[in-house]
Amino acid sequence: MGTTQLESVPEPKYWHLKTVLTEALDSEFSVGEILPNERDLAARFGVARATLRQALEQLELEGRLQRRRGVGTTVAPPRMGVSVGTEQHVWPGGPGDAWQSVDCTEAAPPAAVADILETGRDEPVHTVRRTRMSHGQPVAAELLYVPASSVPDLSAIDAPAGAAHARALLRELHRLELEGQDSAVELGSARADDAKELDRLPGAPVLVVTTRYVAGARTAALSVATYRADTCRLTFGDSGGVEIHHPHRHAS
Amino acid sequence: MGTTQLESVPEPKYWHLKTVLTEALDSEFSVGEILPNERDLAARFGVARATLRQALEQLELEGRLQRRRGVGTTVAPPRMGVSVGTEQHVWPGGPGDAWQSVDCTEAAPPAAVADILETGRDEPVHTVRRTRMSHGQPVAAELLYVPASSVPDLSAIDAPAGAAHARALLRELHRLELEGQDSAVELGSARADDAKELDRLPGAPVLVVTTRYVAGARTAALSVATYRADTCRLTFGDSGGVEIHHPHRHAS
DNA sequence: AAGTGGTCTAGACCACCGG
DNA sequence: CGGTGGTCTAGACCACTTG
Repeated sequence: MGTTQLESVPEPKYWHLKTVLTEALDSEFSVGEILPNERDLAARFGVARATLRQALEQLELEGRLQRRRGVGTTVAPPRMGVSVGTEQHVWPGGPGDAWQSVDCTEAAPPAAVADILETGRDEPVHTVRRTRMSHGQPVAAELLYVPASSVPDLSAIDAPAGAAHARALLRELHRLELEGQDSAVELGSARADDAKELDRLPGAPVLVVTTRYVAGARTAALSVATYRADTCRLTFGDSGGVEIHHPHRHAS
Repeated sequence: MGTTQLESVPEPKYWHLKTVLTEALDSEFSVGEILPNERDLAARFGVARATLRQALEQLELEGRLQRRRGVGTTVAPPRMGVSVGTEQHVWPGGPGDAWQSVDCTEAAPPAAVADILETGRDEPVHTVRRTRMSHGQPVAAELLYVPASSVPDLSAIDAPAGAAHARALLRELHRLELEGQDSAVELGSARADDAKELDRLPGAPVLVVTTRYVAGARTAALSVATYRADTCRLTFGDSGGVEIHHPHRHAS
């Protein structure tokens, strides 16, 4: 027989469900609209709630849905592009950057960070906590590690912590000549403290951007920034990135 | 008040489980070692298998574990850094790039791609499929869209498809002067065809890198590359990225 | 054939948010 | 308070790999 053995592999239910929902989102829903609750949806599709949730989880991972406990599931707007790498290298806290210093402490960093900074594993370094907002939402939380040797003239006599001290530290840092920087992006899950800043649950998927600032042939500072993976598209390069968007209707 | 009311919130079991397993991975397991199967582990920790799986899923997302159906769960090696953006812009297929052309077709691209290329939505464009290997493993699958107007002198008389045609197409592309490029990174889930190339299940988490190549003040080509999020750390900038690694023992 | 991870079910209770 | 999503259970069967 001319039997083309097409479906020897049955498609998982949650995968098919995801396809159906994606098409529905593109054609029948507007951004911000609230979906039926999970129990109703599961019943409507004739599957268990856990199976439906598997589909919803993937759609949330892809930035198509937003779910909030006690509220409901809504259609997410297209991801916003956030610039994380420009052609010209600049120090953090330079003019026009999108970050806001929260506070500053001095403590021993994680071992992996200490190794990169070439400080001793128990040697305390300045640790600046910053937050990045975009379109009124928090999009990233950052820990910026600056070894004391990078800011030798910093006067630690006044408050050695707090937002004001953080700004003073960054001013000191700018006195060095920045010779280069490089970044890496990888997938991670939000630690409890970052999750709180990002208004997400712990474990939420994040894009971790690690940036090394080079001055005097040394790593003068190291930034570890965690971006919300559901709402952000990280852009590198000249012109603010590529606009990829799904077809979607506009809220009335 | 600054009262952080954390004591009233019980930690979810899977979250605690993840913490315990992470510490065990750091101290008691070597890269490549096989963990006990899920049923045994669940019994050992006194939880349901679904709960244990929730913890394992997060650890796999973070690149700490690798799970393969029919085989088992193994301790993953540290993520490999793959370079996706250098200071000097270069055309795809240039000297020393890590990609391997698979084949080439001519078809109408997705609507979002057509919009960026400023071609008609039903206008066919050259579509090159490429694969990227690193350390003997497939790390990325790419679709490179090249409108016919970018390669006007391409002779289509011989086979209009296949790897040989793909190489001819890239040679033509290199005749244009590349004026700039920019990229964006976002989280996605692998489509069925990409998953197959990447040796993963459909829906696996991937980092989608969209790169626009600009020549003659137009988008002369558009690349959409999906990288395995579990095994890859994408590096941008001068020097191949930052080496962040977990403490871990070496296989004997 | 045996053992693995992947999918699915039908429940239950909990934490959170809004009115 | 009622309704939402988040967590958890104790099973079952399936798809896949290996010996």
